[in-house]
Amino acid sequence: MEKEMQSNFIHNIIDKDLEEGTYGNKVHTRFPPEPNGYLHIGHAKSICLNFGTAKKYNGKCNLRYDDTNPIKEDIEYVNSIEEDVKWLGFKWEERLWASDYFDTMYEAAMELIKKNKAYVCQLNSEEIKKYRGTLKEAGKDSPYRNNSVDQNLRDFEKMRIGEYDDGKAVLRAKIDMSSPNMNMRDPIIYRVAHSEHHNTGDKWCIYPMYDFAHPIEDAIEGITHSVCTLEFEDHRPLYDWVLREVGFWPNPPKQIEFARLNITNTVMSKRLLKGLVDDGVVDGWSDPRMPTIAGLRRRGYTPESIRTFCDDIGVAKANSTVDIAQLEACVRDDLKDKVEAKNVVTNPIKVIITNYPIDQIEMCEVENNRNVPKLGNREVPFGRELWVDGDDFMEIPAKKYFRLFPGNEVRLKGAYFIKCEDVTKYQDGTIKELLCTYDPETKSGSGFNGRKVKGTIHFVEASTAVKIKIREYDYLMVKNNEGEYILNENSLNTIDGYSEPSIDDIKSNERLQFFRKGYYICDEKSSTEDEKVFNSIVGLKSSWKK
RNA sequence: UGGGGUAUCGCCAAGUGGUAAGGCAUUGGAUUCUGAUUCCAUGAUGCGCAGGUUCGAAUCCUGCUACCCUAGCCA
Repeated sequence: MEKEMQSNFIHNIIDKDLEEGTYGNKVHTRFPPEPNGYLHIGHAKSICLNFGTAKKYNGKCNLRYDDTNPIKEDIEYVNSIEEDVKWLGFKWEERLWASDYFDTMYEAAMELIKKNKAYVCQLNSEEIKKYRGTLKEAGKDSPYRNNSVDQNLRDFEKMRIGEYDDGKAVLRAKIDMSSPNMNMRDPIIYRVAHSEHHNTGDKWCIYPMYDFAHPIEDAIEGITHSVCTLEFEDHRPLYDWVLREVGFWPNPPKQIEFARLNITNTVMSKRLLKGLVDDGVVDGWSDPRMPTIAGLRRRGYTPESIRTFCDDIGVAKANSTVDIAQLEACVRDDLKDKVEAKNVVTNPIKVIITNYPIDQIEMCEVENNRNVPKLGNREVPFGRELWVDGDDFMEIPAKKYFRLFPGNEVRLKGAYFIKCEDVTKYQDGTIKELLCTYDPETKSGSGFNGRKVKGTIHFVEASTAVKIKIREYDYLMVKNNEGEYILNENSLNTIDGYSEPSIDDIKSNERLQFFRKGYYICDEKSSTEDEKVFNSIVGLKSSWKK
């Protein structure tokens, strides 16, 4: 069955906690997305980590929406999030909303005020910024910092009942304005936002900030190990401060940070991805060019391949950028022995078998994958007119090129030897068709061994071929010389291709079909539900070029 | 260094004082009716740099260097 998750430094921490009995024998993690966009491959890493870790230790993992900012969130995303997590193969212990804890958070805030550990500050945002100081200079105390507890209680109540407009007052933790850690310079823990919340409606017009809410959410749910990304390292002292002051101490959840995923030539910023969607550059979040889980799914990635990828790349604290080839290797590896091959040609070149009867079609048996007998054979039609792949013909052959070229004979996979006798061209000099002859003696399976041929290429019979609209999949965005991400024009090119007729899904489906050399083509339905992702044998060849 | 992190093969990454795992990529070779698949082989006297401790250091100490994060009423 599935092999156990590779262990990482987080597991070492958990092992130690288990040994020392910090949380008894309990391991409880959580995956806390903010519902403000679709999940992408970077989230997949977090999902695999959190759910995988829980599974490894027979613990639990919650799916929790971090919906503390009604202005930025949209409930329309929750369905996609749940679908993606399920599709990846994980089950959550509970599906929860941070907003369900608003009461508790409010009480916690009141408690801080009463302990004189929080105060209402009416500086405006610019003033607050100014008072905060800089990285190298200490900040200075807000004039509201020493207001009495009673005054703060009254002001906070005024915030709560809506007497302040947005931005006119905030609740701040009273910590240390001269702390070298900016997060500890009296961080804002509650702000006013007269905005309806999808869950709590208009009950609140004050909402907790992440730094205040998150530790409380974790503590309420009994999370033991709260895994997040590196940029929150500086927030950990605040995370711990909240837990301590609010009374979730000792044995508070432990925040552990790891490096977020970067992949070469792949944009992982939600902001940029959302921009592409909003600007109509792509067909929504599930456009196959997107690095979203939905996009990968539609592109033909399997959940297994993504899980394997996440496990293979490991978890560490060093910033790194994984080569996209590593992801691709995972799909190929997963697909190769569970998927039927399909002949697909791109940049098609017409081949006429001049000595083959007009209007005759015969069926040829082709082995899907000799190393995977269970995939069996399939039948492909052969006739007088064929398409072969543009890469399989060179008018002037390169060195060591042993595919088709004038005067050369090759085997058509599953069919006959053919020899290129002539090349006809259009007026503009481009190739019209290759005039070839076939040798009836050489049919596959006939046992012919009169002579050998160095190359074998694949083909698609022209009269039964299905023209498929595929877009060459390249990476949607690449970095230019200035290090900025720009749209890669190639990614938007539509190229023509022909395929075996049996790909009904492709034929009947107008959805985008993606094909990248070296991979496979598929569509969402066939790849994910029927598990019939099509390997394009074209793509499996490697280049003969240096 | 204001503070917090990270540095191990081209790219990820194990390693936690005992003499450098694994994956991807690469390059050879074998088999092959797809230059695919499969199989086999392939790489660090070396772990950012310089010193030190030790019988022994990627792992401990000292000092450097590079890169990342951090001054949202975002998460």
